[in-house]
Amino acid sequence: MFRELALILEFKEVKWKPRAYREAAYGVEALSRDVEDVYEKEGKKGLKEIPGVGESIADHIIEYVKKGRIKKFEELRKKYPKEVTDLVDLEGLGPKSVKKLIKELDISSAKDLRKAAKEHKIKDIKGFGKKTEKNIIEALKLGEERKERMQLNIALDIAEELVEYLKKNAPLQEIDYVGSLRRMKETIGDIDILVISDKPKKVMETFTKMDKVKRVISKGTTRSSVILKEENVHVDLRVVKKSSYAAAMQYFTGSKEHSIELRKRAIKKGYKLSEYGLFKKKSDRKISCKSEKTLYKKLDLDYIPPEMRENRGEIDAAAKGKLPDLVELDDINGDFHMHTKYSDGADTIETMAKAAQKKGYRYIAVADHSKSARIAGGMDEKSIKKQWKEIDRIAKKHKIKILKSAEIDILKDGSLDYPEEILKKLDIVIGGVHSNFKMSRKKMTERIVKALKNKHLNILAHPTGRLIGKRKGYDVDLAEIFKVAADEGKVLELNSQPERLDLNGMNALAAKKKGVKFCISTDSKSGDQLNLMRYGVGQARRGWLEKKDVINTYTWKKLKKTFRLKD
DNA sequence: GCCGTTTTCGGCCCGACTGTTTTCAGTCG
Repeated sequence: MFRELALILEFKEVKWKPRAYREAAYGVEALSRDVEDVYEKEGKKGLKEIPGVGESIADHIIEYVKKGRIKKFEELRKKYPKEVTDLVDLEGLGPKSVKKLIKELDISSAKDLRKAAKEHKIKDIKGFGKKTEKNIIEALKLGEERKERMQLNIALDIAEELVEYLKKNAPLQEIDYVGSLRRMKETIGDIDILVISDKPKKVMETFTKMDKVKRVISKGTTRSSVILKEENVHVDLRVVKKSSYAAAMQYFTGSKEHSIELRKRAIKKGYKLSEYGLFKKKSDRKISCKSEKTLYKKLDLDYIPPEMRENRGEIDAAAKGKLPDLVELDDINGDFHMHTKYSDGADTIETMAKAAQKKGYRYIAVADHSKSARIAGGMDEKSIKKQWKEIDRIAKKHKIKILKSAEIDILKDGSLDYPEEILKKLDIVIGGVHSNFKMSRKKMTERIVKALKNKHLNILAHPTGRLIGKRKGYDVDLAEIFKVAADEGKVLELNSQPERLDLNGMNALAAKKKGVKFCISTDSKSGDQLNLMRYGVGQARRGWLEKKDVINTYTWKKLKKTFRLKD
């Protein structure tokens, strides 16, 4: 609501309010608890401790907690309906232009705007012109076909291909993808690429003339933007000189909020920070920074890994030398969640075991679906016993430890989908919700809590159940789930499937603060998919997780002890 | 509207590109 309020305020004369409301929105969003909870336990004083929240915004929050609405927001909304404020989402249009269009042509929706543009009424407004009119028509068209944010893996594939192409075809010294991709955000809005080159013009020429390009939005010597045919994805390319590399990497990696904090810190220390470098404020002399590491060091900060750069307290932690030592892909020693031909996987147990061994893993757990998951070909009791025999047989042939597991449905009443007799024979019991997603918050929470309290359950799979772009997570009290998981010593999964990434970084951080342990799993449906681990690790890093927080970094010896397993 | 080892008042990140302008406002990231 604050973010929408900020946008509406852009239309008014007040200059700094939009920013204030945005910062408050960010502050509230970054909380690991509900704002209602803050007010109930700590009152207005507690609210004002949220970054960006002061006297007046605290009052708005109180009003919201008590009445479920904010009067100021509703009044302004009447004056500027969503249909109008949404127009700023069009490429090239901002609040100032939209405001003018409302005033001059009485525009109140995208429909009105299209009509006005087609009737050539826009080009005669002062400050607008022929080209602007044409751009508005194109922006409207683009707006219709514009996609939601992309899945991380899709964006990464496109970015890696672009990087390879430019490496081969343009005169450059360095090239990296930056932005939210480098931060491994769950979804990607657009792709940012940074290039070091002495011949920026040629690089830009090559870039904007690629076959993949559908439309060139802008083209300069340091920055160009295009839209690709594939996915209608927006790609920004920046070219800087070698001496600006570190500052440019930092700046273009963002996040915006992180970079702004960093710039503020630079100012306090008598510097000025831009994408071109770190400068002494007085003399304007450039401070040489060869790497991002030195750049952070000049600001008296430890190096902050890209995944953490979201202005969620990492700058403070870096200043105090208290950054976590993040888990790395190389730390992973096994994978607890994979499917085989016994349910909805494409490969055999042996193929999976070999693929895992090739990755250097010490152990895996085979976790096919339980019997209720009929669509996924869940195993009945007979089938799982047959699988155990096969596991025993294959385990003898290979060095890697193969654990008997199953991804067991947490049924509507919170019970598990196998009888005691099966549960107690499994090495690792994974539980997950796969049906009846639309229960009330209270009932869903009770359902999962009951499963967590089941003595046989070890791991809760994909705790929120969301599928990016397809399904929101089920309505559940996550704070309660995290608390129970911590109390019961149960492990929460970070599912690496790009459409799941569940838990995501933010939730993982909230759970970590409660003392929960995690496992990063691929939920693989084939041997190839074991490679999805990088996405799960990315989320774990975004959630500040360390090696010690993640059980599938354990050695076999330690794992054996943790789960009381036999050799 | 928020915030403070430059400030309780006066600041609020900074630079590139475009289009419409004859020097700059608006938008974007």
